[in-house]
Amino acid sequence: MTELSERGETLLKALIELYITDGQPVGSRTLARHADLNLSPATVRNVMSDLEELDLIHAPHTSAGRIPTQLGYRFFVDSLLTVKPLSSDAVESIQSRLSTESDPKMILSSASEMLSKVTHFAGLILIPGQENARFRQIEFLKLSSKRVLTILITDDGRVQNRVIPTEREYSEIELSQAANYFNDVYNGSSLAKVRRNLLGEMQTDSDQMHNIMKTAVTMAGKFFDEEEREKDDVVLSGEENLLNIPDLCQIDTLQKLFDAFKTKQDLLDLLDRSMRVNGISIFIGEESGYRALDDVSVVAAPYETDGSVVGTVGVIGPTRMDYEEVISIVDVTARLLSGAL
Amino acid sequence: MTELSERGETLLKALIELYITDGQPVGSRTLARHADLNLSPATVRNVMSDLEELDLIHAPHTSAGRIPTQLGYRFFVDSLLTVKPLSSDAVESIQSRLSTESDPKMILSSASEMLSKVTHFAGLILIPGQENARFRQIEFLKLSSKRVLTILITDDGRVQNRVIPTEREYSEIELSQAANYFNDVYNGSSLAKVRRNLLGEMQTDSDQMHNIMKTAVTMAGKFFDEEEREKDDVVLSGEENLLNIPDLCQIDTLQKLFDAFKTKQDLLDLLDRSMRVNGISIFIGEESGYRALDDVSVVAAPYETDGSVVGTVGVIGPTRMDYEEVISIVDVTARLLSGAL
DNA sequence: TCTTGGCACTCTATTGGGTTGAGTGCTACT
DNA sequence: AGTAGCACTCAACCCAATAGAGTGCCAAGA
Repeated sequence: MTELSERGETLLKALIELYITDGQPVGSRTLARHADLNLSPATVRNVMSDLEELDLIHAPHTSAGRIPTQLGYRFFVDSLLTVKPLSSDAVESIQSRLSTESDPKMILSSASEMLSKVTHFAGLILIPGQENARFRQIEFLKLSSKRVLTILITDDGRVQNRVIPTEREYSEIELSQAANYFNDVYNGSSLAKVRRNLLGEMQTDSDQMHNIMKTAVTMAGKFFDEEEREKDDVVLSGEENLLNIPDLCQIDTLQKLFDAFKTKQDLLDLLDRSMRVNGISIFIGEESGYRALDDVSVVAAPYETDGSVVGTVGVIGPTRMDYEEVISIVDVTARLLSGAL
Repeated sequence: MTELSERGETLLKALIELYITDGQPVGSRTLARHADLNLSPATVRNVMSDLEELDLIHAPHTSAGRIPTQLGYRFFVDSLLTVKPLSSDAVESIQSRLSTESDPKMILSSASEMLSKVTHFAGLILIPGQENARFRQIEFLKLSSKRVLTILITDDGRVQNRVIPTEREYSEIELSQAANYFNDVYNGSSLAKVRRNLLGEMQTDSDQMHNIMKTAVTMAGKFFDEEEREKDDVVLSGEENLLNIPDLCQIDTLQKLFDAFKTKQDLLDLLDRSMRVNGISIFIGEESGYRALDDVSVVAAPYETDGSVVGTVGVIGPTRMDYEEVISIVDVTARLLSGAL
């Protein structure tokens, strides 16, 4: 028996649904009563035995019911799920919660927050990296003798600033000329291009450049140097919801999780991976590969602006979550978000 | 017996110290053995009875030892504490951890992080409000027809930006002229003054002003309008440390706490209060007045730049914390921080 | 061959009684 | 005042018994 009968699938589906709602191991009697197959508990037991053989369910101990394994959940979301579209009420509710903001960055973080409120789990969103954005303006401001405040403004209205320590002292005039030069040259270019050119110019013999240009390249080079996807690109909301999920009551599990929430690196990697995939990604328990996420599941969907994928929204909750519902919610959110941007 | 004998104080002190280190209710025998008073357990019992009468300690149940009450802790920190100065090693360690950064904002958040690492509790810091800062530059950038990105730069190197929806469309030229006007007028003024003047100008008959000025006042007015102490002014670190403190293992306690960590409003109020007080503030349990903080204590000390208090650093941990140590650490941190800025 | 009822078995969770140990409060003695 | 002694209380632990849920297997029936 390496294949799964249709009846097996039906029962597995029923079992998982029961377990998801109750959180209790499901026994043969309960399952028999609940599935519409008109089977006796004994028969159900036989089928359950098969399912256990296939590692789709397992019993925590001899005289308990069965609970889904990770593989079971995986099979469930892959093949058994009945994707029920959200009620239009729910969709509208999400829609309205999303459209309270007009500032794009606010829309994004409110999406994450909305997800956490609606699902009662944690919401998360990977906000668009800046590579797609276009250069608008850069400013170099002298703070003290060897510290320069650099401000980069992109046409999507985002502002990044960083204090850069310099080797020598620059005068205010030098800095403002350099900024002007830079603004003239790169106005409207994509940041990806700016970065590329900058890299090239930093390697060419600097004697060839006049001073202003040299200053501009040096300063901007330092600024772009550290630019990578980072902490701030992931917005998390409603982490505290996870505290009163009975499945996650173990302190050390939570500790691992919140540690990961602090650094966000793992989340970032995961969302980044799911951005490259078409459609919804679901990581169940250890599937994600990050220890901190061993006991939770992540449902994520990419969203777009102007027809190209720029980020991901998702939900992070217990492995025992109502996948059907969460998937719908995340899916709709991603769509509405794409529309709103 | 409404007064406390010297012996009572000694025993209370010993009891609290024992309880702080062990976390176990302290019985008469243990206390007798541990205090250097050469008293029999029976005598100690009598004294403990007095202490209980005064509501300084109480027994969780008949046949258990005693634990300090909130009042007991309060008396302890007010009168009994032997403030042991930190070892110079510890001071240097803190010093070195603080001086890895040069950017002021980074110094502040690293201070909070350092506190959480050193104490194994949560660190928090109220960063300087901007009222003290001096105006350096403002920029109005047109994002779309009725949305203007406003950027304010202060001379402490902080950059604030906000997208402002406008009633009518402004041209780029209008906006840049307005910014220039504003920059000329207020260059070097304190933000408090800027705000004051702005308020005045917004009330004078706007017919008296020429257009550029009107635009400037309108835009900046909207920007400064929303300016208040807010979420971002409190930086929290190491919240996750609180997860494995046995005293705080109750999920709903943690839930309340993390809820407060999200909004930060209560923390902000508390730190703001402690900023107005001279020296170190200690809020034990319910003393703070915020439900979320009922089960924790907060130790906070104000820090200064240029001789005037601008913010507060602190630690938030279980009521049963080593106050002597935490107080020293917070105190030193505040001092070193003042020095580093 | 598939399904089913029956039955013995296993394991958890709960209950209640008994015991232990820590600690108290009181009293009488020094 | 300080102390020793003693009776008392209470949580914590252990143990055995029990109830309940559920399983696995077998043999009979469709």
